[in-house]
Amino acid sequence: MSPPRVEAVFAALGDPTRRQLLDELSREGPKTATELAGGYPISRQAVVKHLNALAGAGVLAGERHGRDVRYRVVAGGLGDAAAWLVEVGDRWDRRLTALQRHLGPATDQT
Amino acid sequence: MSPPRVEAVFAALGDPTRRQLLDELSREGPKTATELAGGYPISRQAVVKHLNALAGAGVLAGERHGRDVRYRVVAGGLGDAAAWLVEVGDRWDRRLTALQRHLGPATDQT
DNA sequence: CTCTCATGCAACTCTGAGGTTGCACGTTAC
DNA sequence: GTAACGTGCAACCTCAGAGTTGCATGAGAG
Repeated sequence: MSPPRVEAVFAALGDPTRRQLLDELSREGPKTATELAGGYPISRQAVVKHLNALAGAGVLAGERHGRDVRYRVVAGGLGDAAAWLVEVGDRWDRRLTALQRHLGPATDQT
Repeated sequence: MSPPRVEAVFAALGDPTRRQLLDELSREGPKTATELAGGYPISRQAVVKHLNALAGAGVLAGERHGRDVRYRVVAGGLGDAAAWLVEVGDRWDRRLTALQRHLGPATDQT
């Protein structure tokens, strides 16, 4: 389950506008596509596409309230992606540590 | 420094091939573009472009060894991006927690 | 009932990133 | 020396996706 989810999340986060949208929603709470669109130099439709992309990745969710749809951040939606980043980073750090230990304490590689 | 760096990192990580390359280098250690290219269904030049993209984001670095260039993971290169993910996630969690506390313990909204 | 406003759907344009091929250059090996 | 191999540069092709516009639909407000 996780692997494909990570794929989608990174693909979604690859676009600057989508990261801004996610950031805005995370700090100001749920908003509608029309409200969000006001803050960007692009059309509402473009914003909707981005929101759908984020929703498809499981990072956002939209709930209908009568005539408008309110988008909110999904708790834990970024977890897998964050875990992947940390894992890759740590894996490399372990390699470095192991290498340094192997070479002995006299190494001062940058 | 961090903000633009995060931009570049996410842009770089947006591509599946680049994540695979990064993953492979993190787990198997430094390799040359030609070596890496062998494991992918694309040309060496394409791989080089991806490596340059990752290097530009500060996630990889290439060092020349005579006639070939060996690419390695840069320690801490993913740090800012990971921090951003965690921050956005936490920020939202805090909002949720605050909201729940504000509404009192008797809330059972779906 | 009617008007308004936000959403949903679809067709369309166009830029850019991923990919390729071809060749020149420098380094290693023989 | 020369041959072989890896890299670097540049021109080129192609297509996904970011963006647009226009219109139909449905829910609220008067």
